[in-house]
Amino acid sequence: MSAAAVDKRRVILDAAVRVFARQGFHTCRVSDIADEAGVAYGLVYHYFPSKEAILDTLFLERWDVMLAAIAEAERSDRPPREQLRAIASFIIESYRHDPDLMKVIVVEVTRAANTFGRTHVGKIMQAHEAIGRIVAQAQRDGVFRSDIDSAFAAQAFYGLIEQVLTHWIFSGLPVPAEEFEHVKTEVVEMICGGLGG
Amino acid sequence: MSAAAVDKRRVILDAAVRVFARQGFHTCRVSDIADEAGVAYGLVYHYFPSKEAILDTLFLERWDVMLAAIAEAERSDRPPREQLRAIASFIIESYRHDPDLMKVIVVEVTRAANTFGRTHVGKIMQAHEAIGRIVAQAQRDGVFRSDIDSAFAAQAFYGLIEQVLTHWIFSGLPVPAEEFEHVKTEVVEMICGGLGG
Amino acid sequence: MSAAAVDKRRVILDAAVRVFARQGFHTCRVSDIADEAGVAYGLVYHYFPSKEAILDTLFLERWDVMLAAIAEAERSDRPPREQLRAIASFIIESYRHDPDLMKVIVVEVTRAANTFGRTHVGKIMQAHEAIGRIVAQAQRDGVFRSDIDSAFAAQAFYGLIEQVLTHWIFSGLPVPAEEFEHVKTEVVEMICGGLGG
Amino acid sequence: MSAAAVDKRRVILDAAVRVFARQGFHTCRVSDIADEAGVAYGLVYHYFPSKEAILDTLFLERWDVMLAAIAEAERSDRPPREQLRAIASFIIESYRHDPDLMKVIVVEVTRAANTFGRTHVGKIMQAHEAIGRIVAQAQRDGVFRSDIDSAFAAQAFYGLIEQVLTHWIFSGLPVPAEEFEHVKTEVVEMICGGLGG
DNA sequence: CATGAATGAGACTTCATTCAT
DNA sequence: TATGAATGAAGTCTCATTCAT
Repeated sequence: MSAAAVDKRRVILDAAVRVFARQGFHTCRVSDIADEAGVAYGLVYHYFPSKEAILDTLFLERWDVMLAAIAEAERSDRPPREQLRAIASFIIESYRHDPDLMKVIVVEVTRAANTFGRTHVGKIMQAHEAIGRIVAQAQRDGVFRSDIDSAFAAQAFYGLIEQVLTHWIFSGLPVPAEEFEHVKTEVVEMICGGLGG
Repeated sequence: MSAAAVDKRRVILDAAVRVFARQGFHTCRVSDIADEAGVAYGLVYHYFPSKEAILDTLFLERWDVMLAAIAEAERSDRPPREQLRAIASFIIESYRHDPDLMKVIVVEVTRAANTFGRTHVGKIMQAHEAIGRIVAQAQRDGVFRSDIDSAFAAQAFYGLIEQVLTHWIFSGLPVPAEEFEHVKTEVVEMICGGLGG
Repeated sequence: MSAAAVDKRRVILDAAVRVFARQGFHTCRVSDIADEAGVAYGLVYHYFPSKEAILDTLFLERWDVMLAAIAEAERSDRPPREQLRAIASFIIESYRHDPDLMKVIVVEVTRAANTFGRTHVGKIMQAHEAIGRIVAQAQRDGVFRSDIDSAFAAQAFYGLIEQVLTHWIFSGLPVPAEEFEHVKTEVVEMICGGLGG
Repeated sequence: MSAAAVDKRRVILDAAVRVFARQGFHTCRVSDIADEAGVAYGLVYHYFPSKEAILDTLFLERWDVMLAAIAEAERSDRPPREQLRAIASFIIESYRHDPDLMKVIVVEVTRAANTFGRTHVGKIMQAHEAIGRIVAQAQRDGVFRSDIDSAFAAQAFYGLIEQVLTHWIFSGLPVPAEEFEHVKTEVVEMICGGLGG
């Protein structure tokens, strides 16, 4: 109970992130998580009712933080371009800080339309909707063009970022530090400025 | 052996599409595919060495058609905006024609970084690269702005389309006919024109 | 498919009888049944959805035969004393013919008020009720005394037989052939004649 | 250590009665008992070496009281019919006073030929034997007929009472007060007088 | 080609018991 | 005494794959 005592629940969650990222949710075993965490098999079930609940917990913990970040960007009265940049920046920093966790969230949840994506579709949509509201407001303010549906624009924005993360995930390589900053700029430039032509 | 005889291999593949789309690759059983196809359990193994091979076949069949379509767009000497529209149109028409198949490809392969995505990463990248070459050529021709990396632009383009498909997939509803056409236009408009701001 | 082919489902059921009788339902493992039957583990689940379903099947198979025998006794127009003797005889012969099966039915089902007894209470009651009807009819006919509740008399009759079986089961020894016949007589004598006093 | 202090061991035993009665010995968990008792998980193991030991304790506590009651009936010089009635009365009153405890003893021990019944078969038989001695003595005194084996008569007597309890247990309903008295009479009437016919 | 019974490794989950505090 | 986290063996069930017919 001392402050120094390790929080085994946290240890298990962190181990699960590494294992899910490395092997994937469906391909790993609960014993892999226990081994990675350095705890006994049964302790995983002392803290979580099932393997699925571990992934749910990881997703919800992080996604709620992201929803808060998006909400904060939405509330701020900065120009819409900077609001979008703040969101892109938050997601990309999340990846920089813990690529395994973001890999798990993207690969095992937000893109898993048959399993966890379906479970958490409401939460996922909340993010899209908030982004869409930022776009819609900018359209009403005459800052963004109005002939593109705001929900569609939100899909473009979020889809681009997720594709970037997917690219990094597939590469399997550490991302150079400067690329993170560069991509933030390019995301906004792409969405707001377009390619021309 | 007669020409009129049903091609059981094809029947199995088509059944697998429906089953994978409905239940997901990891959650369905080989017997589900056999049942859906109306064939005996063991016959699946007469035509395919494993459950994975069925998905591989489905993916490669369709992806090669798509690579050909992209190559054709690349070869044509139409303006880059129209080349991109042709590609977007092809993918969206693919979904319109067989949403289950596209769902399987997107959900179970191109977004499955731990399993089939890894297996087919080379094929997947070929599409991105071809799109990137179209962008790069347009940049050399001065049609597209050059301060955005062509590979990044390709991610934006492909990521947007995949996000649109994902949205349709998650919705679980049939897409209104007019939306298909509308989206083709919006994709190109979004990528080329941007939102402004 | 030939007539000579062993019916593996039957083999598994028969093996389960021996294993349940020897080790008890809760204490045996499905693998024990498979081993006893000489089949692979998974085959048990090819024929039965669960371990419980095996016991259910064994019980229902036998109990339905017994209900038929009781119904036949009830339908006959022999004196009630002989009707009761026919029923006692049938149950005791069932034990003589396959003591393991009767042990399983008595120990794991009809006396298991928290598990299978509850599941099959309806079927079990059908037997008691049929016996009660025989007694009630005899009371209406003035053959049996009427100041004892017919349902209570049925409990006495069935409870006595089950107690005899339980005694044999607990003893763990083979029952001498002559004891079977003797007991049939004593059961009826006890129920109809009483001890006196 | 004060006299007013609750006896936690007793609290655990009483809780175990309720849990065993409700869920059955095999289907309940030790933590269920701890929860029902309102004590910590590990405390159960402070007082009892195992889950089985709890049931053993419950059974032996009560069964020894019953053996004493039977012995007292046996020692008394009342007519055998009244001796039997005293025993029936004791068992039925035991059920009236604590139906959960009697349910546990009957269902989990005296009828569990593969598990606890086997463990306690000696104790169980002592009861049957004592009843048999009462019958045998009555036969020697010429009060009971002698052509029925005394051990068999004991089985009939005890089997009838246990069947009545089983019936009440299966019904799951509270037993009307007058039924207790009525049954005591009917048991003796049935065993001594029989149905006639 | 076609069938579906047969195989058995493997995974999740449960839970009695131990033990550090 | 009292707590409840920690342990890990054991068991049920699943299902991809094989194979005899």
